[in-house]
Amino acid sequence: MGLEEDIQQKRFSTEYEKAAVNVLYTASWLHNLNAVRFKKHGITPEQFNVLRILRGSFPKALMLSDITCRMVDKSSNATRLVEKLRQKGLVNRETCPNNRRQVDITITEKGLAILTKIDNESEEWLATLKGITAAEAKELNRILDKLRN
Amino acid sequence: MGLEEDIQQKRFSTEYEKAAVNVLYTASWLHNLNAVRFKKHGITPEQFNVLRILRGSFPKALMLSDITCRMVDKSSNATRLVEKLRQKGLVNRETCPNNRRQVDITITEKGLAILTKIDNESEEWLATLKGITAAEAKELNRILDKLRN
DNA sequence: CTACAATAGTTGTATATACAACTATTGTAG
DNA sequence: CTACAATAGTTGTATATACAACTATTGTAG
Repeated sequence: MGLEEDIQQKRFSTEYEKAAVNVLYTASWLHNLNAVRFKKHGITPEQFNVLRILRGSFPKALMLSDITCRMVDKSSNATRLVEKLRQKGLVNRETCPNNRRQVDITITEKGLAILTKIDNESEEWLATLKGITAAEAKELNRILDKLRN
Repeated sequence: MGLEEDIQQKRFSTEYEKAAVNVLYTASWLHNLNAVRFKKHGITPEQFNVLRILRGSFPKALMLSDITCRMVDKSSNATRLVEKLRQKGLVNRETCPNNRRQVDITITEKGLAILTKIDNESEEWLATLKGITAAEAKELNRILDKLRN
């Protein structure tokens, strides 16, 4: 079913306007899929994003601003997301001794274990994306990158 | 600049995973553009979406559930969005006399006037989307529609 | 007719985004 | 050295999403 049926809008003034709405609508669809996927592990898509970033630098710590600039959503509030993760024991946070303005964040073993579990379950999720071919996925990436420039 | 540089992630396990992140990232970028575009008119992107839906049926009223099922984000809370718009005088809402469970919502003249103003400013916004060709926009729409099925 | 299912919307709570004002610490021009 | 700019992060508030429990009204099986 195409976008027009999904949101019951017949006409878009241009293909560009339709593309913008389509990207937003598809992102909402993906976000919901992710929310379900991560829920059994007690984390949100945004918290998953932070954990994945921290795994990328593990065992090196990142400061909060490093996390923010790597996030999918730049204006999300890393302070509060990290605090949620800390309460669950998935990250450590401590003031950097060399520069007490900074806060060093590292992922814990428990955090890494959750990511490993999610990796092992990702086949099913990837299957839902395979309505398109690998070539189409590549073309999608190319067009989206070009759009933002 | 491609996705990898924007979020400083070097490798994705598949083109599919990268495409998923790319759609989410591009949607966040578009949402921010829209927020700026609508801000001078005192509405949010979500409120704009509701107004556009109501213009689509104008002068016929819609009930809340009609609005919800046409929205880009299906789980957003139409009750509260409509209440915000009513406080600004952009929509009317009254209990349906035939079925007092329903609430009939219509866009006001003031609401229509805001949409007209936004339409008149949309050239500039469309220009930011024209990094891709019309053919690429069409291909993007085709791939996104296919992805969701 | 009555009990109950279905429909339509509301409200409460946890989470997250958007933005601005704020504190604390560090760097540096003079 | 001192004043102030720059850096790093925190906190408050308005908005919106996600989900469940709730009220009110209407439809219908028996």
